Amino acid sequence: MNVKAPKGTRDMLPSDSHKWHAAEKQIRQICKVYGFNEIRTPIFEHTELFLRGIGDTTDVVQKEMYTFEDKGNRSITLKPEGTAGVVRSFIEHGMFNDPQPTKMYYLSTPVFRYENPQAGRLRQHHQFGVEIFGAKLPSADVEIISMALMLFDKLGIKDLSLRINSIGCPVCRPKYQKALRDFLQERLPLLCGLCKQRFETNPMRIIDCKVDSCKEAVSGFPIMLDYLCDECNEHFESVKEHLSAINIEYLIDPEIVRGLDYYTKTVFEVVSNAIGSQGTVCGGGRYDGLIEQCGGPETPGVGFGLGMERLLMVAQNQGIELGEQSKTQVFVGALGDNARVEALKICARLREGGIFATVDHVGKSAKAQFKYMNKIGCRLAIMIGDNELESGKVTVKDLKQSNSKEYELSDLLNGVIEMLNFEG
RNA sequence: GUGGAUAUAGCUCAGUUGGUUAGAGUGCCAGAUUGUGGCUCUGGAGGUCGUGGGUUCGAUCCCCAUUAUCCACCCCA
Repeated sequence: MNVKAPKGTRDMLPSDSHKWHAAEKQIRQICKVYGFNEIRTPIFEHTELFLRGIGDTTDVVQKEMYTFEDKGNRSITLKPEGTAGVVRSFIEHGMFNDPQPTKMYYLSTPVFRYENPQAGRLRQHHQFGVEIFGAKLPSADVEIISMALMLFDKLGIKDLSLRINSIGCPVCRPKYQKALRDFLQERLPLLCGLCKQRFETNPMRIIDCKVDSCKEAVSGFPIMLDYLCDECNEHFESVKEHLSAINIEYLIDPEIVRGLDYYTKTVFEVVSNAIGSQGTVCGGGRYDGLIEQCGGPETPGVGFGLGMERLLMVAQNQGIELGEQSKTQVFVGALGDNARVEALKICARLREGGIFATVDHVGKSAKAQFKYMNKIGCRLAIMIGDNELESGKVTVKDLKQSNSKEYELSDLLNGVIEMLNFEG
């Protein structure tokens, strides 16, 4: 029996869950004030959805999808990203008939890509993402960017940079790609093998190549921003103006290309340098053709995906404590079986009153039970034994203050609440 | 898919130039007044030395393969 989790997967352990909960709580609060409602779509979809949505020449689709045939001979794929499923649901349920725009988010949804794991990269990771459908104006682009930044700000995460770019639309991108190919044509012999392939498939990737000889060969390459059509150019200018208007700093990074085919116009990334080479914590942009591409009516879209593991990693590396583990407030110890029944009853009463109470299920000695309370950081101790069973009175000991008080069983809940409130 | 490093107790790591029963710290369990914690002391449990082959009288150690982990490329969140 192999008891290791599959390569590139991770357990969320009980000792870490409070961090996720804290981040998720903050995220839900932000979504609420921005007017986004949660959507949950299946973990798997028909493979075709991703082929059409993400683009069948992308790395994600070509070599990273978890695809299998189910028992009904359907080709099924585990979500490699969050947007396609939301788009499918939007179309299927005719949400385009609702008053537009439609604003949705998904939270801690697992996504799967067959990649080689490294720092900040897993085969199963979890994303928070938002989508706005039916909003063509640049203010929508800026709204989602500001959401992401608000999240980082509220969590106390610092030293991030926002990078934006525009990759045009089906009108202007072909013109740019032609210009880029013309430029690269004579430098082709200087490029690495991979880039020679890219020349045919996706020349925009060449300008992103990390090989030194390629970097040198393409210096002075034409950039997309110079080839934007009037509409795209106007949109990009407007995005920048809106960002400035709400005091969001940004860098224009012509190298942001994004690996999913559906993007148009605005693309952006929020990058940290604190978590290794996979520094993109949040990435997104506009995808005005996607919904139509998937069979819906012509509807603009804009959104982002944010990696929960990377988010938590950045927080961790910046020494930010996200939430805290809730600790037992009252431990009701017992000596003997009769006492344990009584302890259970007391515990039930305390829990009814909203107190986090715990009983001993191990049959430890009194001493061991106290040691245990100390280890788990419990605040108040009650020990039930023969004396208590006879007298009907119980002593509550404050383990921080090292003092104790005696209560009648009927007064116990109030007494406990009073003691818990004392000094916080 | 490619490359580099690593793999010994739950965790962090020693170690054996190849030689009988593999260690420490920490954590876990118990005891030091058979009803009272934190400090201290004592004891205990816990390891097929990642897996499979090879070399050898003998391998945790050397060699090969394999798997996993970490990091990087690629790509992405």
